[in-house]
Amino acid sequence: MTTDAGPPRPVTRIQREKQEVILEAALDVFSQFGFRGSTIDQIAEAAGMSKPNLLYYFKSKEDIHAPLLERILDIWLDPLREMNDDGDPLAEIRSYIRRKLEMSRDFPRESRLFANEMLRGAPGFYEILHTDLKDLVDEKARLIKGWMAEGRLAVTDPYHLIFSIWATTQHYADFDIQVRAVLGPDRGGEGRFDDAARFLDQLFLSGLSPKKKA
Amino acid sequence: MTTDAGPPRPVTRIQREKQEVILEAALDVFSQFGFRGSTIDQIAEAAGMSKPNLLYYFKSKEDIHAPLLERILDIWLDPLREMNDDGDPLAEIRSYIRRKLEMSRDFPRESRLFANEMLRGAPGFYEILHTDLKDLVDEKARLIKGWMAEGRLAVTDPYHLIFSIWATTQHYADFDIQVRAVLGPDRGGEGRFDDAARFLDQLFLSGLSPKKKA
DNA sequence: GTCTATACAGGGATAGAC
DNA sequence: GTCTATCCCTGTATAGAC
Repeated sequence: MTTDAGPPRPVTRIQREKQEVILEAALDVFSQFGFRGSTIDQIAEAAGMSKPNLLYYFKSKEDIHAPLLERILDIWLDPLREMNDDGDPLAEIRSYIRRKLEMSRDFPRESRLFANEMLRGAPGFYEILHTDLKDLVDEKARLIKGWMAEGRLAVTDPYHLIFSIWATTQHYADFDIQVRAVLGPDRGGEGRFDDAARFLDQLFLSGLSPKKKA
Repeated sequence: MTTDAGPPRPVTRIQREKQEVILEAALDVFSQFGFRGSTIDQIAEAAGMSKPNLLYYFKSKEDIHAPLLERILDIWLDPLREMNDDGDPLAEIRSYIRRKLEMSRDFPRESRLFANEMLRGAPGFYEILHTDLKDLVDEKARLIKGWMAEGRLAVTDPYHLIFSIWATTQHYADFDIQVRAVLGPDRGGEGRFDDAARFLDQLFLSGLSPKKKA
């Protein structure tokens, strides 16, 4: 335990736990109202502590928001990273869709926080999108293009394919309120994710099955 | 011209024009930061007038926001209303996708304002979603189901089909910054909408073409 | 570590001069 | 109609007692 002469970062276990409580509460608030629309009071109340107490652990609003964003992009891209050349292309795509849909089901607040950032133009975040994200998507687009060249996948635009997978899966988190309003109480329950999974399987797999050359 | 003894609403032409300037500026701001994250100062500056002057035309922030939202839902659902039994089912679906994609291209701020409302749970808007929107979607879902029953369309879930069309088309407005960051300057220009149109045609039309019964 | 108190800027809205 | 000035509440952040 070397706590002496270290950087000003707190490191004790209890501090980490408090920080987690705050980040958890902040995720609730930021994901609904975005950075500017959220207040420290809201977060403090959601975290069950006073505002000055919260500011003892994070010295500014920005300092709470930034680590959430960082963490999220990482979690978010994990399913895409896992797509590789191991198995059948259609199975890989299907598996990717499944994982993304599960993330919308299990981490809707993360999805909405990310969406909020995109809506305001991702200030101070664009560089990461333009480098890390772009590199990853470029890599996977090449992989998909390879599959298409080999005749194992219908030929189409791999970038827009990836966009459409993002869009359709994240829709169930970001527009959850609309989805449930339209489906109603009967079909809008937890089963909506199973219905979505079935639909997306059909849409993408029949759309991507390689065409027989007559 | 009966302007006497009317309700307190201003009605002169110049007033309407000023109101339009304000609404236009407010759309810019609200679509980026959402209702709570936007300030009247921002809107006033974007509209090129002072804050008190703006508040002479709209007596509160909410009074600027509400008509924007109303107007948008109407515009937004117009393409869906136009889908009918006149032509070929696949052509109708294709036409709907086109129109929605054009709206993302031509009215991205409207799309983002709507998305911002969804993200915060659509307070005071849920009723409309649950009634007007649901009714319209129910109606169109029945239409689509009819086509499927007649064997003119592959059998699938019409609700999730509509969701997926919304999601994929609106993505190009709501996540525009991400789309352009990933595509880069070469493919991220205006041509991205044409590429998207081609891709979505292929995805949905091959996914929805009726299966021959062997 | 947590609290009360508070400084100070930002933001919604109004008063009243012009 | 438009402005300056202002009110008052909210919100970020800090000081300092406990």
